[in-house]
Amino acid sequence: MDNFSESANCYECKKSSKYFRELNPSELEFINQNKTQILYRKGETICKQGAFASHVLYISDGLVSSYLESFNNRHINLKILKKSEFIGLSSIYGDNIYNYSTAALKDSTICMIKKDSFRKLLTSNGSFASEIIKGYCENENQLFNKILSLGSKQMHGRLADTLIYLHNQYLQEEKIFSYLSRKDIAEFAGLSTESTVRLLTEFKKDTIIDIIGKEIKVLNPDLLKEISRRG
Amino acid sequence: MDNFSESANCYECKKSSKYFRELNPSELEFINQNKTQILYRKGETICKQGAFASHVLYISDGLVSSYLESFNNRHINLKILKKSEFIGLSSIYGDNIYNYSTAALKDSTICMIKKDSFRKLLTSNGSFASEIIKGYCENENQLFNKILSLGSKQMHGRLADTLIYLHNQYLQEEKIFSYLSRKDIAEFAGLSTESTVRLLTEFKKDTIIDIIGKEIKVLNPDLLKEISRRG
DNA sequence: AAAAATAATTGAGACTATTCAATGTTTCAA
DNA sequence: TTGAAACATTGAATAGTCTCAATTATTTTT
Repeated sequence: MDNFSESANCYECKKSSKYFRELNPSELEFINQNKTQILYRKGETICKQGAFASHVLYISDGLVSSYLESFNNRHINLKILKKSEFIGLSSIYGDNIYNYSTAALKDSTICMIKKDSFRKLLTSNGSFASEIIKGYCENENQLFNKILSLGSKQMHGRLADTLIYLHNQYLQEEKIFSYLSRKDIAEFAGLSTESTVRLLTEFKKDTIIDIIGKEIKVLNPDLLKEISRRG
Repeated sequence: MDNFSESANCYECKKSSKYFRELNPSELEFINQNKTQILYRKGETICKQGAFASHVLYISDGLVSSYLESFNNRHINLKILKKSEFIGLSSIYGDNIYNYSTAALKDSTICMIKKDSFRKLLTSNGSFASEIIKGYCENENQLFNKILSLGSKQMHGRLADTLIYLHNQYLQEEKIFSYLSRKDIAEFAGLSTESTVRLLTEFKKDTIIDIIGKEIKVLNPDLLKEISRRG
């Protein structure tokens, strides 16, 4: 196992994370003492829906996809997580299990922070807690979008939603499409892979998007939004 | 307008709410001074998705349904809220708007609490804040279920999920079905009303449920769960 | 560089779910 | 108590989506 990196420390993360920014030096040191850093290889499962959640996970570096698994072995992709985002926050106070699975889209360095340690910080540092709650709220909003998309739209609208999501600046910086298969895109939209391929071709024919290898460029974002709106 | 009730006070709510239980007398009095109580009639909209959210709402008494509205004027029902639950919590730190709509299923008494007042309590009282966060987490979990249901199951599975949800003890106490139309049930499952009716008839024929007027009784919960699992 | 494995694409047919229209039922107010 | 309105049910036609199988392209391994 060369998976454990040589003692990385949390001071680095203070720079990049809006959450860690709220921590003072002694709090940072506290977290530093109570974490383990692990390197996950592309494709590996980082946490598994239903598994016991003893730690909160922090993406120190990498690209991670989060998804829900159903009994009939289908996946619904929730979102792509980047550097300096948390995984499994809601297991702190809620159920003691991960409510979703995550997998590395590329090699990713993950810090595992003990839940009690994390909870201690939350109670001792109000502005840290506020930042975390803010994160919850934004997240909830995205889940509502997802519900609306899956529950009230048909193929075109759902794929439009997916493309709009994947095309946000934040993900484009990472060349996100180079890490996603057609199946991945389909699992965002809640469609079969074949339907997704057919629709993408159709969108391309209508010059809404352009497809260059894995990369998908949006040529007509307004029309895409219109398709999303129409459902 | 006889909508404003004669100064009800928060001490009553301390008994029934797991949240208010965490507040001390002066905090209760503080909230009491910063709230307005309003009676909503059956069918009235209590808060509207997209509207400016200046208050956190608390269901002092009644029965409320929360739902998402899409552009193409479809509704997706999220959950039924009862006495002593909050509406619009996530507008405290997140967006300044309601992320979903709510409507009274029967006459309901709602307390409107100013957001800043509520926020003050959150920062001053850690265990109150923890209870609220806990609420978030449970809620999130339900949203995941919804996403999985809408995104990975077909009609039978989705309706099974809906019936399972509506049959929890907590809602049965309220004779929930007497307040729900077929359309309401359909909007929980993300189906058309007609498909819902057809499926209910089918479930009845298979003695999975019994239908007596508006009331729906579950005769075979295990089979219902199996249908849910199969998707 | 060839072979093997994986991913993307396409078409046809089967299945799923909705819409529209017609009819029956319940509720509620005048 | 009757009529109007809202709700529930049913059937038929249509539209939407998936599955399966075959083919082509790409990536990975040897």
